[in-house]
Amino acid sequence: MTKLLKIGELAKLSQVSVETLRFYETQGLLSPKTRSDSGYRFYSVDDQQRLQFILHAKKVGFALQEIKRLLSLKTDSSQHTCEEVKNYTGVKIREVEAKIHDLQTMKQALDSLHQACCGGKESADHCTILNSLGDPELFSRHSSANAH
Amino acid sequence: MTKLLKIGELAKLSQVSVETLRFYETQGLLSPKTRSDSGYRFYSVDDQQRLQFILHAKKVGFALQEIKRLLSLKTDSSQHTCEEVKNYTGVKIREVEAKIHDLQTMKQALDSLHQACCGGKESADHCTILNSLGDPELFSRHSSANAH
DNA sequence: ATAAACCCTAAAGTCTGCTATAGAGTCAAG
DNA sequence: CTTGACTCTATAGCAGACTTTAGGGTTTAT
Repeated sequence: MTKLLKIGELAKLSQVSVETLRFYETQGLLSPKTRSDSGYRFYSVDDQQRLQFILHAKKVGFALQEIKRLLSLKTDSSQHTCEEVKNYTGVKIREVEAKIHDLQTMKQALDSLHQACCGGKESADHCTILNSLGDPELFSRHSSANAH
Repeated sequence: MTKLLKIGELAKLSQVSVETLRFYETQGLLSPKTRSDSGYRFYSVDDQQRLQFILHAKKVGFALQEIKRLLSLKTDSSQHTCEEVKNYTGVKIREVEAKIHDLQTMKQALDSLHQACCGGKESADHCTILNSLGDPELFSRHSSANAH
């Protein structure tokens, strides 16, 4: 019997537009727990958490359809065999690991840039490590095919 | 005097289409080092590395315009003040850290799913940890506004 | 009891990031 | 010296992820 949220309330809390929420519903990503007699959407705390997952996954580069599939592992578990789940999660784990690796590399480049930079008003070409972003060694390995 | 690559060669090596490379040029992301008299594009090893950076950044959810800006720190260093660079990199570092955090959380959820799952032919609702993806604790903190 | 604020659907429009098409020039191999 | 693979520009088209518009109900605060 916890509080249910109207679409505008959820939107505000989650920093998305109400239109986006309605759009996600058409895409089968997030449906409100219930509707009022007049058709108003009411979202539960679970719905809110599901939305957080969607937003975080999106932020790190997953497409909505991918996210839908990730979520379906939870939602429709009886529809999948263990074998399927094992294979799919295995693939996704490697994908996530590659993304983490790329981000760590990028962070290093940004860190060295940030530290080398005096932060003053003068032109940034005195920051000799600006080239850190272009270091040949940085991203040279594991140029895996893009899963798209 | 190292080898220069024609567009088709770079495309094949980098696993993108030639059209994508021409498109990136129109967007100011990647221009070939030189052109032949007849207009053929010729890409250097530096260009190739720049492309790798673009592709990796894209994979982890940066928009092309963001990537352009990241690259401009390197390319047009004399156009930026140290102050600017310091501020911008500071922001981006925090953004990257948040992405890494999200991915690590996601990896944990996928890992527990993967391990709990027997991998057999039976229905996956026997994998009781399927709920790991929906753990309330997972993404509940740091619901930062999306930088868009 | 009425106006402001909020919600609904349906459909069209927008922006990003490509992808495809058309028409033509270039280049390497036989 | 021609044929087939490759390249060029310019333009149109497309998929994904929203956003806006139009027209109309619902709630709630005064």
